[in-house]
Amino acid sequence: MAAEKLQTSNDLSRAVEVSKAPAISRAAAVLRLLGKSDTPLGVQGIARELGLVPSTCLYVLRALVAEELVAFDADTKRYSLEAGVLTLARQWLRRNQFNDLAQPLLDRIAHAHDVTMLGVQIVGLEHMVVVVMSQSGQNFQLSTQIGSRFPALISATGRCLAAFGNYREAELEARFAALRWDEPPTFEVWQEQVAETRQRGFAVDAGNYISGVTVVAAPVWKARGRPSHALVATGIGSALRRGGIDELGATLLAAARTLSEQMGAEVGR
Amino acid sequence: MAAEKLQTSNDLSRAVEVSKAPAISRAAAVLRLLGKSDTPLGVQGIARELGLVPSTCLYVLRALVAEELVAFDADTKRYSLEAGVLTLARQWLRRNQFNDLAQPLLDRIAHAHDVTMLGVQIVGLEHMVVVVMSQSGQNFQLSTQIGSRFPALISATGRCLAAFGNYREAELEARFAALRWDEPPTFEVWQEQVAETRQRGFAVDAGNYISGVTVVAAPVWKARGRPSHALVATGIGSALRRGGIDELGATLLAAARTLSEQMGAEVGR
DNA sequence: TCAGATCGTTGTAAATATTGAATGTTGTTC
DNA sequence: GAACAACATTCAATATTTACAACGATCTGA
Repeated sequence: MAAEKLQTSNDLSRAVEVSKAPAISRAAAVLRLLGKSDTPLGVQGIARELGLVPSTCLYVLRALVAEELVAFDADTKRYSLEAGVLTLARQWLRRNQFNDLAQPLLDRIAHAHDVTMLGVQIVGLEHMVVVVMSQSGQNFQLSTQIGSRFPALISATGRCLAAFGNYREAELEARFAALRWDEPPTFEVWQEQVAETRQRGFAVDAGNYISGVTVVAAPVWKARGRPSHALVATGIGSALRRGGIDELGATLLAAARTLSEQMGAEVGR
Repeated sequence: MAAEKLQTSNDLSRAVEVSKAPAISRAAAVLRLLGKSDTPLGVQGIARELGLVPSTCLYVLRALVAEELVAFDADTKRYSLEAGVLTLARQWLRRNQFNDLAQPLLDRIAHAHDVTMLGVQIVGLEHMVVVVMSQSGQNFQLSTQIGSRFPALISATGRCLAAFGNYREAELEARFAALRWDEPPTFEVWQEQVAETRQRGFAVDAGNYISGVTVVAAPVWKARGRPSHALVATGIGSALRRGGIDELGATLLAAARTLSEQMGAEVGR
């Protein structure tokens, strides 16, 4: 916890140092902190957590309140996220073709294979964000939701990115070292799996990321270069037999190729 | 269009002038502009639209890109919203008790009366934001979605806020004058309807806001004072007979009271 | 293909936002 | 109930960011 605080604090001060608009980095950090917190926070608490000067923190908060991105309870003097963030999210969703195209495909696969399907977007070469989801009725709910963020190289999706992202091995290894798994593979084993992914076109994570949960993923391209999205299937390991995984992977791969074509067509590939 | 630009520009410059963190106001304006736009925008276009200096605009955009709130297409040099806004929205949704409590009620009413149900949050005394929604299967989709923003005094919800918000008449009249309706009522007629709303506990908008669409709304309180939310039913006018509206209103009112109690309990009213 | 123009981007005075201490306020403990 | 402590908030000095003009890159139209 203390380590994470330090981490956050370091990231923020680095961002503030480099940027020519540090107030924005601070504002974003405040928004994320308020999002993470389970309860509304006071000025001092926020300032302490982020390593900010209280007065600066106050001005940041006031600006965010004025923009309706942060709610202020005048009685308790506490701050929390405001519904304005919903409006932005809706606007993003409104004209994101990946969502519209992926949703029916995910629904179909989720139903046919009784798995939870996710569509993720690879953002900033650091993270991926879940942007579409489809649950099969029977499955109990896995703990991901739209908007969830994951490190870019984790689980099956990570193997896809490693396989098709054209990263240098040194960079991959550095980022790999920072990942948290339930049952971490060694870097060598992971590299083999990445190579296999490159060959087969889809990736499998058999309980590494979360014990007992099998994850299958196939990459989607919006344009040439690095994959921009991925289709992900997650299911309880015991429910996915060995043969079923290959079939599921083939299905994912076909859907991912369809999507890549549909999205690439728009940019005139 | 030009008028709106001027409006936006004026709002922004006012916000920048007053605030001690103008970069944040600019950032929020950029995010909203990118959200409104149907296509990605360039630096100059954004700067021109918001009345910013291009170089400042560039720094703002770079900071937002670093925070993963804005996406940058290196080929076209265009900016658009990024999936990071989804993450914030999810965090807001995660611990918003109104959503969890309202969803089943809305589902039930939508199904029973064949209407589209909305839960809205009143934010900043200026706007309301749709935060929950439930569509009855048969209804064709009305053009509201989660995250949509409306002026606080519009339609049936507006009559609720006017009835129970304790505003001074002068302020109501000023804000009323700024509203856009399909078939605007006169201020006097509207005041009568507000008085009736105060008496009955729920409000009706019979085609004023959108021609042919009837809207019924009942206020929800999180604490004493102004209502914090509202339950809203919308349906094609012809499908809602006169008697049905009263019954629907009574149902809404009962649900709103239940919700108010459940939400008020938490704050120890 | 070339010219023109628009656009994105970089350096440098001046305006100003950030800082740290001081003030008033609220909640808590004895 | 009083003193304390933590808190939110304000204020003046200064390090920083903002704005303007110039640069190089890119696109458009002939």
